[in-house]
Amino acid sequence: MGRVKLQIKRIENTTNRQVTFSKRRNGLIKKAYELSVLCDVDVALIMFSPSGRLSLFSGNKSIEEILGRYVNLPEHERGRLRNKEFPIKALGKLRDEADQTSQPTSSPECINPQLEEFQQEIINCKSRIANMEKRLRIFEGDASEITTLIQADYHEQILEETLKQVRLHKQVLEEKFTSPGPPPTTKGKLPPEAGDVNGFVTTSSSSISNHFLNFLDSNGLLPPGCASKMRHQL
Amino acid sequence: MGRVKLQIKRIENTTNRQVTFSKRRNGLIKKAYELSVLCDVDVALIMFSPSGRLSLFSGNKSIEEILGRYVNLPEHERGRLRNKEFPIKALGKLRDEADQTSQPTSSPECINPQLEEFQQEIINCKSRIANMEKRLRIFEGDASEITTLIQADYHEQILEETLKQVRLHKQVLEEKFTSPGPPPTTKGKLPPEAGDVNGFVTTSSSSISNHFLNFLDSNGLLPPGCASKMRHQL
DNA sequence: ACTGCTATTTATAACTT
DNA sequence: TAAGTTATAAATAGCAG
Repeated sequence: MGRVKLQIKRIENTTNRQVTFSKRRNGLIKKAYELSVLCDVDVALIMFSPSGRLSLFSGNKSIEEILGRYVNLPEHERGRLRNKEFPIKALGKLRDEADQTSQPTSSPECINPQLEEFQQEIINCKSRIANMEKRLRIFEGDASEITTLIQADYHEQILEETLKQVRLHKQVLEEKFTSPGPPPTTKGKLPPEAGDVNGFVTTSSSSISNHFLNFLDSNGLLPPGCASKMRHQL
Repeated sequence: MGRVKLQIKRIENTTNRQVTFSKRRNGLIKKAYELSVLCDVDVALIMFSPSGRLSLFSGNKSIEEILGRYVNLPEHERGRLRNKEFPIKALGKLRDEADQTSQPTSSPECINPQLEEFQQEIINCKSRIANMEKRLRIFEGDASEITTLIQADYHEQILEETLKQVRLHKQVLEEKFTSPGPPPTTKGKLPPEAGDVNGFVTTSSSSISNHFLNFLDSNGLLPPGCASKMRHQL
């Protein structure tokens, strides 16, 4: 999709390679983001440029969470990747560019991994629900939930933060609608906030508490049971 | 890029979501592959479908290699792009825990009825989650959801209202707790029920995370030394 | 190197079988 | 319901400033 059809092989010209990397990297992250939202999937994307620079993306969950989930998989699950075959298949299908980079790894099947998958899924759902309930209480919950000054203070800060965000966004919208000559046809243009492909969207600071708690918890920085206790208290 | 322009939001229709996932997943992997070849970069891509199924891609290097490289990065490098620190320990720890907990699956497969049960439960959870997400968006929204001035205005009003409530409540609490002495106008309050009067005191930081950290610490909810470690990291 | 701009190629949503 | 087709939206290669 450019002026010419591009062979899928290493771009030798350094400058060109750099530019292409920059463009395609953004494209890839955008796609990953869209997939994660559209299909409600967790996506983690890690890239190392030749110069060693790191780029990464993750959807609503943190990279760490997803990696953790990955390393937690039983060995056989992890090995049974149906996609490693993709490059081979794609190549064979697309054109005859010999490239023997991947090693076919696939084992037949397990019969009841689905059960475990479902269980895992349910656990995920439950935790997600608990999490959301907590966040909702902050907003919808009546004040009787707030019994300490610290809590009150905390909620106040979150609300202020969120309000700030909304006002900022509102301002952007205002400018957008009142701008004199809006060029009606800007083809590949995203709405401004989507330009944040780079910033990986996610977390507005409104749920910092939650994220921070999860961060602590997921990194083993909290004593056992602490996280749930805290969630309850919040 | 289809017959119509698609909003980037969760596809509610299950069949559709599944189909889209399948297509876009392939597209994403293909893009990742192309990027890795064209620009000679290491790419690791991990996806968990809602049903818990794993998809992944990596270029010429194995996923493990790339993940290893990632977790071995110095913290400041890793955090640069947006992500929080991920102690290397955590990965290993997660793995160990999983091995311990995911063993007892002794029952053979007579799973069909149970499977359906699980599916039903998942469906229930999902719908509940969708509902809560909707409510939550009103508050935390995800600026990309707010596309009109009217919406923004609405959200602003709700937040203002809630904030007012919280401040009122906070005032009440303040009066309640400062009654035995001269009332300071702003900060400087006691942690009420949690007990540790002596833990809190300072702060001065406006960062919510820091605030929350203090909250945890002052309530004795962090392991010894954790708080200072975390403060350093923030 | 850092935009922005087309001309093209690709990806894909809805349709079809 | 899954696989294939088509019309359309998106991504992007090569340029230009």
